[in-house]
Amino acid sequence: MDRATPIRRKITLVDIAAGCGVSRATVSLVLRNSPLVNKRTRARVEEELRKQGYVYNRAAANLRRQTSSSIALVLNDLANPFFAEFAAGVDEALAAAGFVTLLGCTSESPQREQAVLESLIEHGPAGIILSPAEGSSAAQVLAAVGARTPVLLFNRELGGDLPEYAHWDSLALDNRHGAQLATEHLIAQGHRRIAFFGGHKDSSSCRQRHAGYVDALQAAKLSMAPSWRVECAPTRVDAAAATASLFAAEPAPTAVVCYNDAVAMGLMLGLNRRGLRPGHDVALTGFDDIAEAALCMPALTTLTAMPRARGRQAADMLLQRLREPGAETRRTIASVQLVTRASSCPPPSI
Amino acid sequence: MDRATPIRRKITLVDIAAGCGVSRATVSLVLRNSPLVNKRTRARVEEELRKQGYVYNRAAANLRRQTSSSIALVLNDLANPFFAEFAAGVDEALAAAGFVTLLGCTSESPQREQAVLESLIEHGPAGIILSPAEGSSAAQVLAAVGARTPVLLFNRELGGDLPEYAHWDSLALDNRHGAQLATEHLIAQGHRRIAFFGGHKDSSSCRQRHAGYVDALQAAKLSMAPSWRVECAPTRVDAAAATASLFAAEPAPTAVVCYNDAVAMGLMLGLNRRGLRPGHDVALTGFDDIAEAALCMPALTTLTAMPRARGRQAADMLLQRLREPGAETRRTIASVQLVTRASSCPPPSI
DNA sequence: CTGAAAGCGCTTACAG
DNA sequence: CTGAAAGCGCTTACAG
Repeated sequence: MDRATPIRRKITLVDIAAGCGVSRATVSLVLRNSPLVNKRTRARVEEELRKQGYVYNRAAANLRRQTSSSIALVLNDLANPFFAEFAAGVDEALAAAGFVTLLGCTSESPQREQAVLESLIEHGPAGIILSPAEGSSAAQVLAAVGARTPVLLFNRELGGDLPEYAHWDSLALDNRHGAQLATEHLIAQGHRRIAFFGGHKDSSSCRQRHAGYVDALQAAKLSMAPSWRVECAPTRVDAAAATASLFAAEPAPTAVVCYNDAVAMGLMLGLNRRGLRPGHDVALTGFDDIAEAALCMPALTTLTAMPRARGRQAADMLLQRLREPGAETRRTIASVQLVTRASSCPPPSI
Repeated sequence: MDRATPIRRKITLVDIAAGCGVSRATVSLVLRNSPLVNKRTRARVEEELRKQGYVYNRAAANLRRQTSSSIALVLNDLANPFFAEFAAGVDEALAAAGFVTLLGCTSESPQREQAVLESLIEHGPAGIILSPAEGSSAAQVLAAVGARTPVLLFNRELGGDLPEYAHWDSLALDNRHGAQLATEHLIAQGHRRIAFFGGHKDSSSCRQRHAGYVDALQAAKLSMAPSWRVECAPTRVDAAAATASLFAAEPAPTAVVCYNDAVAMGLMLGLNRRGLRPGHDVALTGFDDIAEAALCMPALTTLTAMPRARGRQAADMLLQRLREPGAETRRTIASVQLVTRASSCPPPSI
């Protein structure tokens, strides 16, 4: 290319300094808004910066200052609306604090997680927000990121124990209390035969939600039938397919506490196929309050985790940790709230 | 803290070199897998790297080599499932190519977009994938990112013209042809009174989809009534509220081409409220094929844009541009495909 | 208030 | 095959 284009070589401090006859140091002071610089000198330098279209090289500054202006965010899957909202909240809070978000996705694979963490850590993030892949272990994550970079664990626990020196904060949902609220609500509607549907027993959040369900039933002295506990993957498709198991034995439940909203929507589909009207013949509740929950037919009673707010909260916790590296480990449990909608009707009066 | 913790000062090349009695240069050659290094020296160095828990400082390497290993991804809103999927595809392809994704969200605001771009560009990304905020202009974006960093525009056009020297590639959906396919499908089902519902005329994608709808009607020599073009924000809530306008004048449409899936689902809600059964009394189609499209009742006939594949494609286009900075500008239009489901029934035989 | 000099952690010709 | 030296773009004591 021989014709002039504005794609010149990169403008640096040296160019600006030369352009207005001061030293690099002075330009640097202007950039960092130091009060030491003479007002008129500052004005001259600022004019030159604009004129030459200078772009600050933050990586160079970070190298010299031994600082970092990025935070890594490692999630399983952005296609899950819950995590997409969470990521939006994280990015929002980080941007407000002057940090940039480095994204990494693991697709629920501990091996990918390992690789993603190893790659991200080389970019020197000030901290890491990690929602662990299922089956990922503390030892593995620690090997990938070392003990120098603060980690905030979101939503899940890591397998195995962390060594004492690595005090990683965590933010989780109050799964147990949430499921208890949903179950109590169904009981208050008059239901006595209540099932727990979906999820896998080896998932910690599923165990916690099931425990909350049991809490509520026991407090109300209600009993459970074995056929009222059906496991399935937390997806609509699997839940729809597993619906039959709920009605395999007598007596059938009149209400169902679902592991999450996706499962609840799959169950609605499964009920429709059996000629049962959800929110009419069978009451049900979800968990997460994804966007569809308010819009499906019938609208789904569920628990709001407010993922965007959780994202902001996670970012704030990590930023706080950066400010006080020595502070005690925090394990925050975010409360969830019941949203009552049409799907949790009173029992059919048969 | 007086007790020893593994949070020592950072290990650098100097530590490794000292640890095994070679120079920094040799360690660097080992790290970069140079064939110049003696096999036994390499083994010794690698052992030392492992022993000391060395972490490569890619920022320092990038500074020295004048390279970059990051790409910025700037979107309106990660809470939109279409963009969340797109982002997942971008990250997947970038990670495979050894790049890390810098995330930025603009919330549809040109001012935020400006600020986000200015912040991201300081981190020196090798390129930028930008889905412009509505109303953002070429001049504005160019001012923020300069002409040195390649930009790939996704999904929308920028207002105003780009100067010649900035040849930015673009990837967009074939909105016009997609809407034409949907309309032709409804015509083939026997519909003759077909409305176009939702979106705003100042959105380029809406104009394109409307044009495709008109193409199909004109080719079939069908006429349009003014009340069959209703504008509303591309959200469920607004679409539900705007439903009445479609039936304000006689004759009412028997089928509706919706701007997108969200609008189509809002219309379903609005129809239900009026006692009209969607996919029975009124046929309708969407656009995007979001996850709910297959699962709502009735399932929605729509156009798949395959956002994850589009994300991979966008990333690949940008990576290609990095390889050939001088290549001609590419304006790729990704085709979309019709997915036929229950919502696009034949007309009521009244 | 401004400038000369050293250094952040790496890479890369260039000698040897 | 290995090492000494310069330099990427910035910042920061330290003189003056």
